Amino acid sequence: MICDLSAGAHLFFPPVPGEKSFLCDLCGFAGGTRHALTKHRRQHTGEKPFKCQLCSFASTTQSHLTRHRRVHTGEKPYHCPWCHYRSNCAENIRKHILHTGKHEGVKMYNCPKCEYGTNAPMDFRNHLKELHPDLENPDLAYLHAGIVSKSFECRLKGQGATFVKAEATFAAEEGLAGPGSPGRSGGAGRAAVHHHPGLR
DNA sequence: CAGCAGGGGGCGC
DNA sequence: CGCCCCCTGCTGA
Ligand SMILES: [Zn+2]
Ligand SMILES: [Zn+2]
Ligand SMILES: [Zn+2]
Ligand SMILES: [Zn+2]
Repeated sequence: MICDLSAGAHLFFPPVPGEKSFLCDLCGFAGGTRHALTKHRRQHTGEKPFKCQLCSFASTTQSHLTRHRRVHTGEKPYHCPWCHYRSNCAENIRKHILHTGKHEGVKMYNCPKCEYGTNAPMDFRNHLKELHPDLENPDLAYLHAGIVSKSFECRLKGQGATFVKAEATFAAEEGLAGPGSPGRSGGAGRAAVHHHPGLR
């Protein structure tokens, strides 16, 4: 729908690095790499090679199948660092920390140039674009909150903070008490904890 | 809110 | 290319 590339010109990709030159001729999807386009093409072909043995679920990637299988096994390898909430997939932990108000003191997206902190990725991206136009890579900076928390250990990427199971004192409290660790705030990875994260 | 699935992207082999 | 991570939408209690 973008342009009429069906004439055959799309067969020859111009050597433009940095541009999303891999276009899907069916829906106009622009992928940055050929691998992304290959995975995207699977959606149009309906190719779902990974099937669940216990139900009729089928997925295009094994990662999603592995995630789905936990709903049958009941395995909950992910857990919230600040409460006893556990889940079978990391996305629930993400929602639990980011979108809910249960741990209001926790801000997963913290601006490296000011004291702004939020839990909404879009708000953080808008903050970088509007209030810090000098930053030229807000599209990349707003990504990667680093929520993935495995069963025993929960690491917050980009931050030195490491959360261990049944750990009473969090390393992130250092970010509150002693913010003298500017560190490499190259993104949104570091979490800031204000007030009491677990007590509300 | 919690649970679950869909889809894009990055990285290392 | 396989694997993992990240963000989002939908649904039901
Ligand atoms: Zn397409
Ligand atoms: Zn199943
Ligand atoms: Zn929690
Ligand atoms: Zn800022």
